[in-house]
Amino acid sequence: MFAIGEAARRSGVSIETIRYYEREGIIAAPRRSTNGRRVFSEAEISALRFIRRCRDLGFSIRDALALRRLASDPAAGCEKVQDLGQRHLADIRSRIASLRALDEALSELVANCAEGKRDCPMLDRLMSDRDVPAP
Amino acid sequence: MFAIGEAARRSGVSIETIRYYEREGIIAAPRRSTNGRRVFSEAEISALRFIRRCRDLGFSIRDALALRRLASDPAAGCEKVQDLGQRHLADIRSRIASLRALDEALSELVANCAEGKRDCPMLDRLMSDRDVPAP
DNA sequence: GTGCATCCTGTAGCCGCTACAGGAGCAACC
DNA sequence: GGTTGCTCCTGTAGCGGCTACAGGATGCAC
Repeated sequence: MFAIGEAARRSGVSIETIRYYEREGIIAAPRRSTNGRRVFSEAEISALRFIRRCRDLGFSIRDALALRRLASDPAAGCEKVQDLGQRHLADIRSRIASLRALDEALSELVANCAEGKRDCPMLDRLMSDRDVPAP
Repeated sequence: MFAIGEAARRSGVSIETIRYYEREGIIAAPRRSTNGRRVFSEAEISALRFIRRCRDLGFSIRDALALRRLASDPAAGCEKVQDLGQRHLADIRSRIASLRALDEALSELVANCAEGKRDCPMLDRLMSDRDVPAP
């Protein structure tokens, strides 16, 4: 059995975040020692690690909880996990696409900026009356 | 002179967001008509549009304000704008890189999941005692 | 006068933490 | 017995940038 600091070290979830998870009902409240301090079992530390791994993969807390439910359900098959993963993957890819579009737009603006220029093309674009039409 | 709804339409910033910007001091409070309604000038609408364009490019509000200051300072050269743009570009690229790493990791996990599999490789990985070492 | 659109203020919620303030308990060392 | 230093506790506020109401006033067209 482990104190919160040790649980944090072992799970990779910070102390403050563990308390936050408990407050929000994301993990079950661990039992307390006689002096009122939280005491964590191996299983509870594994649960924290599970959530951290989901978060590291970019899953929301809600998705992490769904995955945990699937993990603990012996009847659940791989498909639902795969489905959740694929949805998330699609989301990541759309975010990459948006960022790439941003990268492209911004690269062009920055490239046209040069030292000592009187008119800044980037500011001109930002201040223009009309939006630039989509390419 | 325009009511807030018209200002929203012309600037591309929603009514609620315009009020939020005013509350937060991001824009100056516009003058009011006799019945207490906000009245926006062309210049104020341009200011809103400027901020929206910055936001569309992914700049923070703080950066947007810095850019506005640079835009209104006749002594300021292009370099500072370029510098801000380049910093932001670096940030975007590092976010892309993180998302790509996520994409790669998640793709592999999802690919190994197949219908009807008894053990789910993704859940196995999430529940493992030890972290997967970096490649 | 009636309906609808538009406007107002104020407040709460989103997500997932993070950062305190202010205090208690416990072990080790002088 | 005192002091230092570490860990723990509760509770609350803040981050960014909105968004979404509730509950009410005003204005305009028919």
